[in-house]
Amino acid sequence: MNKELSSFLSSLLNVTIDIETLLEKPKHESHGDISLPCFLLAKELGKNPVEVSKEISQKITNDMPNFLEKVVSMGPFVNFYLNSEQEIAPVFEEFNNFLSFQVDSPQKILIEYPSPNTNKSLHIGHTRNMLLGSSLSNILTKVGHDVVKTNLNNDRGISICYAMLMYREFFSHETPQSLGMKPDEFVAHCYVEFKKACEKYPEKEYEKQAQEMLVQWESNNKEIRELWKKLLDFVYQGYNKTYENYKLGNFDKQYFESEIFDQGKEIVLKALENNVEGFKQEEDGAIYVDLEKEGYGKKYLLRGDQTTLYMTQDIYLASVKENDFHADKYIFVVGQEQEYHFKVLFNILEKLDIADASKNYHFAYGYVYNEEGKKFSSRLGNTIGADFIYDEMVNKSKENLLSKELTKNLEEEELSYRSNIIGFGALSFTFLKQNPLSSMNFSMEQALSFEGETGPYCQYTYARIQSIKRKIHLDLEKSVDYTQFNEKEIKLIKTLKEYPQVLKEASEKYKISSIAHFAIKLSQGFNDFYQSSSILKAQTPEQQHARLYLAHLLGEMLKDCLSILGIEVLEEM
RNA sequence: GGCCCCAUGGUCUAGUCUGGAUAUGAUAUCAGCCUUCUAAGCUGAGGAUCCCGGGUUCGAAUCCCGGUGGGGCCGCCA
Repeated sequence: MNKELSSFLSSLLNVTIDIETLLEKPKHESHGDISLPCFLLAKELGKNPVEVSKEISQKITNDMPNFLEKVVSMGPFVNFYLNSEQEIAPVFEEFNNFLSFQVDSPQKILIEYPSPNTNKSLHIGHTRNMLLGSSLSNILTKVGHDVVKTNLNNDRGISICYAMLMYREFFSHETPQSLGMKPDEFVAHCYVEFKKACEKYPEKEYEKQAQEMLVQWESNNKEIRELWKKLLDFVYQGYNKTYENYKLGNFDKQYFESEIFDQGKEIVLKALENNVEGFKQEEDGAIYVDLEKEGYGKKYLLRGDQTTLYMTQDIYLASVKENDFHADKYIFVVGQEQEYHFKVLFNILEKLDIADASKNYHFAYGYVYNEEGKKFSSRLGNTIGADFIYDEMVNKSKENLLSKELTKNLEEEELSYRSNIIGFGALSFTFLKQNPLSSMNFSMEQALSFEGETGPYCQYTYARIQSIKRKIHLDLEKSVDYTQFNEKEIKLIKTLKEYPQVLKEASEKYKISSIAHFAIKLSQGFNDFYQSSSILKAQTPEQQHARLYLAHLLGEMLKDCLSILGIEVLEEM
């Protein structure tokens, strides 16, 4: 449309400036569909912009092309109002085109999350991680990419030994059931006990014992390995329940630190041998890569005794993933505190020719603080578990349903079905509507409020639409009389047209929040429409059909939008 | 010391990349709207030095420079 208008304007005005680059979409609805700021034109013409604007609108009004409805000069701007029938008809006639956006060249994109440390239960930080990771993978899939989901389990090291030691000392006769805990919480409980036990029984030298255990683990001591396996079984059992709640679906592949932690040595040695830029060796045999030039300092990759470090593992894992999937892009969903680590990693991977730096992307997100803006501390036990938040949200939804006339007598099964969907919708929306990089202060009370810009608000909007559809039959084959729409409705239909652009930007910039904000925009638009334009009591059958059709399309778009956020809709709520 | 991120009504937030008109919404507060398609809704009111100071520009929340406040990272730990 900009093209049509700009070529029309170019033929009208005698200027050298490319008119198309000047045209913009006004921020205010009341300023029309397209506007032309006249400052640069005025400069070229040597006139006052306000006058230029007046002249242009006068000229066009005298000879209006049929794609325009009206032209208004407002100060130094010319505002164009497009012929609204031409604008809205495509939404009804080719709705599917507005329900999707497909990229020109689909890529294989690997996305890795939530990558937990297996000595702890998943906490509120993982909540943010899982919700972001899932919706990121949804939006990329939606626009046509081939998305591969992987998860790295950090399942070895001194931490898990702490838990193993405590289990052997104090809890070997207990089970998660006997203590009434989720299996992963049981292991986390053992882990937390370690610090207390060290203080209480210093004579036992637990720290030393744990170190010995780690050595035994590394030398494949059968008994220790079995203990380790036993605890990890508990952990994964619990994690799977959490993943299920958070609707993570299946991973295409799970990696385990225990299987790769001592690998990667060859890659480093070979790089040194081949004189890869920056790879150097200390006198004691330690190998590092010198990134002084890049501003990252020295990064050690092998200790003097030739054992590997965290970075070495990640280099190795990158090569394994490249080998397994040959992806075009590797996305790591990890907190922003690891930014330095990833910058260095990507740099090294490029040096080693494993992957161009441009193929790797650290999708970083900010820290989740408590209500007062303080850090949650898992050691002090005042952290919020991912399961706990989920349960709270679901319970709150249940309470809400039971407090409402319409739903207070629901069967238990239906009640829990609905409260799961509503609670998880509220939870997802709370996290996804905001900029992932800003740190957030999580307030349970605020999250439990289901009014305003929330998931339940969007779900409620969808349910309202379905309720109307149950009362009046919609014939999708019957054409719509576009003259039935009033100004407000036309505005709403134009909102629907924005969806492909929203999808495009969200997928290119990995900007999940814009999807959430669009869902809000759709919902607000509908609720306003709902209040002012009754469908059931429309004046004529034509008007009723037009309105119902619009409501239907909006509902479908809203459902699609929410599905990207991992939020399901309900027919009734 | 070096580097990174964040800063918009009391609180939360859109817009910043790609400069444009009256800064987007929400929440809380106050005032209205349910025998009317589900009130988890709608309407109205008040509430903002867009962190500060320079600069660029016809025009800056947006771009550049310098500060301030908050958070984070910089290990032969993971």
